[in-house]
Amino acid sequence: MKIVVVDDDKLVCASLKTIIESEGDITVVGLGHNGRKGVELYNQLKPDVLLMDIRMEIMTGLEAAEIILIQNEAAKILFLTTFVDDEYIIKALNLGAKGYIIKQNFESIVPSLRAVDAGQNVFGQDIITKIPGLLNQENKLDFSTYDLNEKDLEMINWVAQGLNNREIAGCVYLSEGTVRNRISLILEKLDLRDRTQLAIFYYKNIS
Amino acid sequence: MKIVVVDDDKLVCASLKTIIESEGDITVVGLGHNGRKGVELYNQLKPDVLLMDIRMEIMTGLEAAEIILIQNEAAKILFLTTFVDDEYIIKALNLGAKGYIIKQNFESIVPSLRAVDAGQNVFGQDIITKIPGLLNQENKLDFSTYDLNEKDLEMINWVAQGLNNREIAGCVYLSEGTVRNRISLILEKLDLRDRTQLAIFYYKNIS
DNA sequence: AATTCAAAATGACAAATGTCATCATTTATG
DNA sequence: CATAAATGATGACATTTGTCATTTTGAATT
Repeated sequence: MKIVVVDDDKLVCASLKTIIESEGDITVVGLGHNGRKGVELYNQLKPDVLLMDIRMEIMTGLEAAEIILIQNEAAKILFLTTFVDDEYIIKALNLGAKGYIIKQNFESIVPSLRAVDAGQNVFGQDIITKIPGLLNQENKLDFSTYDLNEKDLEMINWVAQGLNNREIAGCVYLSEGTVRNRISLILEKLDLRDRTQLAIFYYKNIS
Repeated sequence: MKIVVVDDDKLVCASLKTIIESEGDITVVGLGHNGRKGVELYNQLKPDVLLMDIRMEIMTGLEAAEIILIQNEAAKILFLTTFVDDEYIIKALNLGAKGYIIKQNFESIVPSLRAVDAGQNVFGQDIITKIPGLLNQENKLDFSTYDLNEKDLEMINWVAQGLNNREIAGCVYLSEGTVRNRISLILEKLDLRDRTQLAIFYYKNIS
């Protein structure tokens, strides 16, 4: 497997090369220190995976990725970052990056490379929790405004995913009737008429 | 690395075991054929990763995962499925599953297991494109994909404002029945089930 | 064990929804 | 003109939904 590593910290680059090549069957065929060089190396070497930092001088990893992906839609780009930044994550995913993991986890890097090479997408746990609209635990509304409790919010979430009462019941381990009653209560609290309006409320005020 | 495999198809189970153990350093320490057995095996064997099918008799993979994750938040569960289903993806992610990949990709399975073991989350490309709220820019709707005409869009708009059929009929000067039929058609075009899902579609892809 | 309280479940009901087959009306297209 | 083709309307039907009154369950407290 051929890898190109791009990171503006030369020490990090060297460490990565060492770690990756210790596997034997993986070779770091190119090293770069900024986005522009990343694009150049990618086109020149066509590695199986491009492992690239986000924040770099001259040209960022995101900019580089955009250029590369326009030219080669199937490019496998795995972003490596020192910290978690919501904005970057979204951009990276929208671009079509195959993953986004935290630099610190040395031992994760090689397995992640392999998974990406195999066609999968890889995200660190920290990243996952930052993806909006995914986890109904994290983000979300101050329920002080309306007096919604945790369970109400969870219920609203299911409705906003488009599930019907039976399906929700299956997810929450309640009977269909109970789900109905709960939603009925929520509708009253929010002065709405039906589940469609509730879903709309979700996308307008929560999510 | 210790793996437990749960799949209701015994042939698949056997194949997986063979594929996984061909690596040498990975052992399949348990095999089960339904969710209940999955829970039992997990608690008994505490594998590094639980590789589990979603659709199974007696107890589904999702139900099993929920139970396991309540008892052991750090459990690493990788779902394996034969097809892509939005609803399941959302559920799986919300539960805290560490991944969701397509069964067909044999060669992806081992790399994915390794990545999950290393603490990462793994998703097949088909899955990623199904995660709502992720791909904002991209499929910001082109009428060509679905063949929606102007009238369809107007109708969708009304639904997304939370009106019921009678109200829409009043606005558009059509009979309530016709409105119903039109919406029915639109639902079919978009492969959705009900007006709530249609409103959700609107806020995710149009608005 | 008895009591109490909240959460969950049930059953009944009207209304709304989604689907379908069919009929009527209008439009265009030969 | 004739005849398709499209559009709207209707009625029938099964399901789902939202509401409400009531019962069951389960856990906590005494």
